[in-house]
Amino acid sequence: MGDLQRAEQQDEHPDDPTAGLPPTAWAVLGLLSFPGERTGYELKKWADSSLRFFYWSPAISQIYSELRRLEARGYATSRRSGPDEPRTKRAYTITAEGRAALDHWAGPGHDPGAPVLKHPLLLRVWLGHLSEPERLRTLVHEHIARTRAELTEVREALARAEGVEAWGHPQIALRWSERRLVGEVEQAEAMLGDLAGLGEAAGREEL
Amino acid sequence: MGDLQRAEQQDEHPDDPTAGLPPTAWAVLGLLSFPGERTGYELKKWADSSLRFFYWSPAISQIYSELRRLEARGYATSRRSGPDEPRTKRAYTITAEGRAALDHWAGPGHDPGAPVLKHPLLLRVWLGHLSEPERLRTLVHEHIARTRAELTEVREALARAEGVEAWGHPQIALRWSERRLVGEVEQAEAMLGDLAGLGEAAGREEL
DNA sequence: CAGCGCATGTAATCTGTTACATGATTAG
DNA sequence: CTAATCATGTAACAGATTACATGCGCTG
Repeated sequence: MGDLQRAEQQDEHPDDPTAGLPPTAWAVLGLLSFPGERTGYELKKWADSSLRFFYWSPAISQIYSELRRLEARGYATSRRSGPDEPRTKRAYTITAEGRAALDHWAGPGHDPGAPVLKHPLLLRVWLGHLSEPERLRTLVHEHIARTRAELTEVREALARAEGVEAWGHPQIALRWSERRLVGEVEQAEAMLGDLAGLGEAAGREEL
Repeated sequence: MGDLQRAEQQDEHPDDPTAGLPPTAWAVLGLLSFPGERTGYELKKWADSSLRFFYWSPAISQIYSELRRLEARGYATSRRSGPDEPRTKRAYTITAEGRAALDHWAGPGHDPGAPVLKHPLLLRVWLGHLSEPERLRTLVHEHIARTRAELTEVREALARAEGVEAWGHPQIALRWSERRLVGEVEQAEAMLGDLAGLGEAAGREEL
C-alpha cells in the first residue's frame, strides 16, 4: 500500500533488539525454541511439513546461513556430533539470549504485519482475456486437485501432532491451515461458477 | 517440499520466450494489456487497488525498472508527455511483441505455480507458547479488523469495476478476493475459539 | 511562498534461490 | 557395489526493498 512516497517506518527504536533480523530468522529461531536441539537439515524438513502451510519454507541453504547468523549473534550455539554419533552433523540449540530476543519479538509493541499472498492462478484469471476459457477452467481444476493434496498433507501432519504434549499452538496453526485449504477449494469452485457465467454471457451475445 | 536436493526444473525449453522474466514482469505487462497507455505511477495505484488482493503490489521503483526492462525487450514502448500535457511523464504501451509474449505466457504448457502465503500472524500463533494468551487474542482481533477493512476496499474496487465493459476477468478475481477475505475472517474467528479451548485446558489443569 | 502530491529515477543493500561441490551412510 | 539419501556448505545471481535525490504543479 502506502509506499508510493515513504516507507511506513515500522518505528523501530534504535535500541530495539528485534531490529535487524528478517522474519525468516525469527521463524528459524522459533523452530529452535521447541525443546531439543536440531540440525539445519531437520529444520528444513520441519518447515516443509508444517511451516510452509502458512508461512513458506525457505531454501535449505538459507536455513544454514540463518543458523550461522543466529550463532554469530549469540542467539544459538552449535555442537558437532560426537564420536558416538556416526555422521558429521551440526546441531543447534537456542541460547538464553536467543530466548530473550524471541520473547521480545513476540511481545507487545511489535506488529506482526499483514499477510502476503502471491496467487499465480489468480494472476492468470485476472488476465483471463488472454486465455482460452477452457484453458482457464483446466487451471482451476488443477489447482483444486493440488489443494486437495495439500489438505491431506495437513491432515497427516495434524494426525502426527495429535496428542503430543505442549504442541497446542502448532496444532492450532495446522487446524487453521486445514480450514484455509477447505476454503481455498470452495473459493476455486465458486470461481468456476463465475467463469461459467462469463462464458454464458458471451454465448448469449453471439446468438 | 522437494527442493532439498534438486531444483524442480520447470523445464523451460531453451527457446521459450516465456523464460527469463519474473512473474512481476508478467503482472506489469498484464496491466499494460488492458486498453490504453499508462505511467508507472498509475500502474502502482492500479496494483495497490486490485492486484495486491491476490498477488501483492511491487514497490514503485521496481515497477519503473520492470517497465524499462519490458521496453528493452521490445514488449512495450514509451512516450514522453507532449507539450500539451503539463507534466513530464512517461506513458507505456504494450507492443505487438509484448502481446504475443503474454499470450504465450498465458498459453498451455506453462504451469502458473503454487500459491505462496506468508502469514505473520500465524507464525506468531504457531509460536504461541512465547506470548501471553491475551496478547495472542489481541493480535487475532487486530487481524480481523484489518481484514474487514480490506474487505470493504475490495468491495469498493468491485463497485468501481461493476459495469465496466470487458472487465469480466478482473471482476472475477475481485470476487474471489472478497470470498477469500470473508473466509479469512471466519478462520480467524474459529482460531479464537481454538485458542480459548487451549486456555480452558490449561485452566482446568491449574485447578 | 510553503508544503504536499505527482512523477521519475539511482544506488545501496538485503533476502532468497539455484547451481555446484563434497563426502559419508545406508538400503538394495 | 551402486544408488539414494543424509548432511553441509560456497558462490553467483536474481528479485525486491529502502533510502535518497530531484523537480514540477497545485492549493492554501
